Amino acid sequence: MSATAPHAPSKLELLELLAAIGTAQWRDFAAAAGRYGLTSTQAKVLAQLEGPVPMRGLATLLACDASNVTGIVDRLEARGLVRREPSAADRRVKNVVATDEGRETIRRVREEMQATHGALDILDAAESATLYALLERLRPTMERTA
Amino acid sequence: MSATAPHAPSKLELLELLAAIGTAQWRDFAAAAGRYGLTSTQAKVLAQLEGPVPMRGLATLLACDASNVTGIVDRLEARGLVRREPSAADRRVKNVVATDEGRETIRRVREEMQATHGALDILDAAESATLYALLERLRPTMERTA
DNA sequence: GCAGATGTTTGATGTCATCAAGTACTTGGA
DNA sequence: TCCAAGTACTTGATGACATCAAACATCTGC
Repeated sequence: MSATAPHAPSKLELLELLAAIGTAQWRDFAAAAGRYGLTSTQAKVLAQLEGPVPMRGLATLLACDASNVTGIVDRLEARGLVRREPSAADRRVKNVVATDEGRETIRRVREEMQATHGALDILDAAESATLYALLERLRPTMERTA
Repeated sequence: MSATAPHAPSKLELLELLAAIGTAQWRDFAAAAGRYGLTSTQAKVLAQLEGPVPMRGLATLLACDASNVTGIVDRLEARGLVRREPSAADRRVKNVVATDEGRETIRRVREEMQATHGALDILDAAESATLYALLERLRPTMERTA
């Protein structure tokens, strides 16, 4: 192997590296959320709320049982980070909306993921673009099959 | 933007893509573990056991309280996937070792992460090597800062 | 307009996570 | 030597997360 040729990784090596990166990023996220008194699950929910999302939609996004979402949203609502709004179109549905405080909180959590920010700063523009393009290609299969 | 030039991603876009991939991989892992009646935490512990690891070491690897590990290992041990062995060097320490059945189980779990395997199959050897090299560079900062 | 499907909540139960306290052992000096 | 301080593990209390089953309101299609 020459000094400049990249290491040719086995699939298993690549899988483990991907897992390690994923784990580290999750820890970074959980730690940042913790500084605002949020569990990682609560922060994850907050991160989904660009717009109004029905309870059922949250359960699908989180890949968990709908009854689970009730308690999580209860706790977020009790802290004023989230609001339940009845849907105009379907009276069974309750849409969950982030409050201003909720939006601000999740913005800060993302901002404070220093391990992740620091790591991404290592790459130059071309490398970032390459990484982005490669991950973009993995994404559809990862998300569809799972 | 030309048709062949890769999209130049903002840091936030890259961060979100990385999070999406990480989430999908975790779901894939949890689903595979579930098929063997394991929670994702139990599977994660099993995945750490290449050799003997003291309880305390597991707590460090999982970034959780040591008292938490007691219960997780209790349940794995009750199912015969893991064994506690007293350390010869330090009688306070109990080393956790995967049994043959435990090793076989985690091997199958990894094998059955079809979303991840399927996604990685999309890349050719050169692309895999590029991705590996890029992630390798991110890794130290991600893990050290977190 | 009724039967079946869907959205949400409640209640029971099990796992994961923390902290505080207790026991057993090791270690570094006085 | 022997004791104080530290470390490894467990137990018990408590809260968050996860599932399932069941109840209830509402929607949909026939």
